[in-house]
Amino acid sequence: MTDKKTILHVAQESGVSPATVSRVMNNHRYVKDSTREKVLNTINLLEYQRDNIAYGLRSSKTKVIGLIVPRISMYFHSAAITVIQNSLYKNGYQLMICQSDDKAVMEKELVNILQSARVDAVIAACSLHTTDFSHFNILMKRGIPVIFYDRVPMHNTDAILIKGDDFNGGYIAASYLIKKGCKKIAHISGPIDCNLYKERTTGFEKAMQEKKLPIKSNWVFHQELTAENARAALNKIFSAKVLPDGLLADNDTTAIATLQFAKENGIKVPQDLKIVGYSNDPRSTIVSPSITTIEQFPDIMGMKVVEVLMNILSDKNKDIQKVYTVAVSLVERESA
Amino acid sequence: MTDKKTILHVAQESGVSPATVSRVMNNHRYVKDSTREKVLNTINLLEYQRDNIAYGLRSSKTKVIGLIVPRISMYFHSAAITVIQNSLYKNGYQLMICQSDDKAVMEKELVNILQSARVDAVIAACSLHTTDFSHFNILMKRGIPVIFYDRVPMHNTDAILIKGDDFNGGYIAASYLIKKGCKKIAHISGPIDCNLYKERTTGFEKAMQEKKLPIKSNWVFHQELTAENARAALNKIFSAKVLPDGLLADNDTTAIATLQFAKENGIKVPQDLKIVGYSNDPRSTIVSPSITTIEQFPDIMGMKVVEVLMNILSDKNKDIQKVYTVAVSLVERESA
DNA sequence: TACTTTTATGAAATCGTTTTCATAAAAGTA
DNA sequence: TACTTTTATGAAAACGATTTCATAAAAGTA
Repeated sequence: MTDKKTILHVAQESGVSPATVSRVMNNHRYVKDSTREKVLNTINLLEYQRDNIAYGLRSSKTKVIGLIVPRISMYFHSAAITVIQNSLYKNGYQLMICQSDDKAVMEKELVNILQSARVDAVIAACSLHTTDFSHFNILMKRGIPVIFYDRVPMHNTDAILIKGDDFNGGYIAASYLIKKGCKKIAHISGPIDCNLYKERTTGFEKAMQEKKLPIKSNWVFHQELTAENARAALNKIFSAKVLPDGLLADNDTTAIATLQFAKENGIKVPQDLKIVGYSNDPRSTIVSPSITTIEQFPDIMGMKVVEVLMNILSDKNKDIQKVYTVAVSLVERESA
Repeated sequence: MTDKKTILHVAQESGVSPATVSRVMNNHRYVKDSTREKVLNTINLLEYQRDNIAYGLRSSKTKVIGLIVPRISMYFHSAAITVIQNSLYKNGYQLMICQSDDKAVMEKELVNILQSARVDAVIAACSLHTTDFSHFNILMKRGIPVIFYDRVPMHNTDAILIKGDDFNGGYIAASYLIKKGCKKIAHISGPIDCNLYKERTTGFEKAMQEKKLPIKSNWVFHQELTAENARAALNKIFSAKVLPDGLLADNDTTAIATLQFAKENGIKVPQDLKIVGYSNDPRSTIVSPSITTIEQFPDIMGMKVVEVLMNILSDKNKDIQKVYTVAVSLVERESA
């Protein structure tokens, strides 16, 4: 069992003090070139690696960022996480990924854990039913920056928000359906106390109103966007006399469930029913007909998150914009 | 900005020494009940939380486990990770998730990072083209346990291996195709230097030989299992005069790509061509026809990983089994 | 030359815990 | 009672880095 090399070993081996080794490690300017080289050599020789725990304790910078997401298996998040992770890595940071499983209680717990792990900052996409965000305030009171993305708090927060343009997403999705000739459009959306669905709904309504189309309240659903919930909603919608000719699904799981439902019930897509989904989940391309959906550019959002975060941590720009919006766009496929 | 509470504050507030507070935190047995209660009270009162960095430095246990996977977006891994994370959490551990992006170089780098972060152990599913595993030896030399799962080293390693029963997976998949009447079966597999594909191939061959069916070498492919590669292979296979009536795809991405190819080329599935995939990716249920595939039980594997790991870390059982195999099973659907 | 400023280094304090050692009180035991 | 053992606590030394302070050498400047 090889023993661990410390700064002391390096110091001894190169005949300098630990302080000097530390200076070399942090490329402090007051180190003679010859000394630096000598130390660097022994560092290589001994394969010395800084102990990040000791570093963290002393410098109170762990170079670790905490990330809280509902579930890493959601396409949007796994895509965003990958970009965030790579981009942080380039800046010398590690990521500690945590899943809230869409539970507010768990989310609260994770905040404590990350605090206790002394992360330098926290990036979070909120759980679906989080309406009280005070646990995040604890972090900010401790001086730990918090950046929300995608699912963000709707009210009174000092944190940075990086959001998709959900209003526009709802708007262009509905507009597209209308353009394609739909007059009776249903909308299966998520809980209205979540910013995403609130805004998509507003966008949807705007488009409908612009074209003077009626919004039937029993064609609008606000519920967790699972396949089961989608089926339940569709059963209600299609058991009535008058049927919709278009449907906006606020995620692709719902859109796919709708497709399945249509197939089972002999509803032709897109002839009888046009469907637009949301997220551009890879699954939306493999079903038949493939699903027209809204691309959210998780990679752009991820990049933005890190860009803003690095800005905050660099301590330079103290006057940082609070809210950023990432554009969305419609991906035309066969379902509409 | 609220200031951080330390063990010293708690000690002062409850009129004991820091040592005693530490004893309470670690429920050491030599603490008077009355003292314990007093301290516990102030801990609650001050909302004291142990600083895990300081804890880690002193105790050289960070309670953090490092995890290396090719990509968190792969269904099998995201499912396994979730189970591992939850299960570790119940045992008081955190997870540091890293993605190698299937690159050996990156994997090596991650090992260093995790070492420097002083993780208590490393769980790894290897990158596709890793054949040299010496970077993991460094960890083991330092006394950091390493557990491989799913993609594991094939030769000389002292690490614990937790594998799916890939031989049997290949065997039952091929046997099923044969049972369904296939006589000319193609096999699109992954790189043969990866244990998964090596074993699935052996299983496939065993089933074929048992039934005295010929294995055509130009119907067997060993390549990275992407949709593009699948198309290329299929083009070759189906440009010949004699066509296969069955195809074993070593992941569901390939199976789905095959389905698409069949649709485009007027090949009827399952009438003309029967397909069996591998992984039971959720995508395999939403395509039409849905895909018959091999379930790998990522949750069972994840549980096993943690169970074995906790065993190692508890230091009790030193005589630990080296290799564990998790059973697989065939999920019958429409494609075969 | 005789100052001041800059460069270069080491000793020692520090970060917030845990743990060893010492010691005293309490509890057993003969 | 007079020991030994167990229980309970605090002081101080770790853990492995960074950083402040002091100081000496080198370089500028008048």
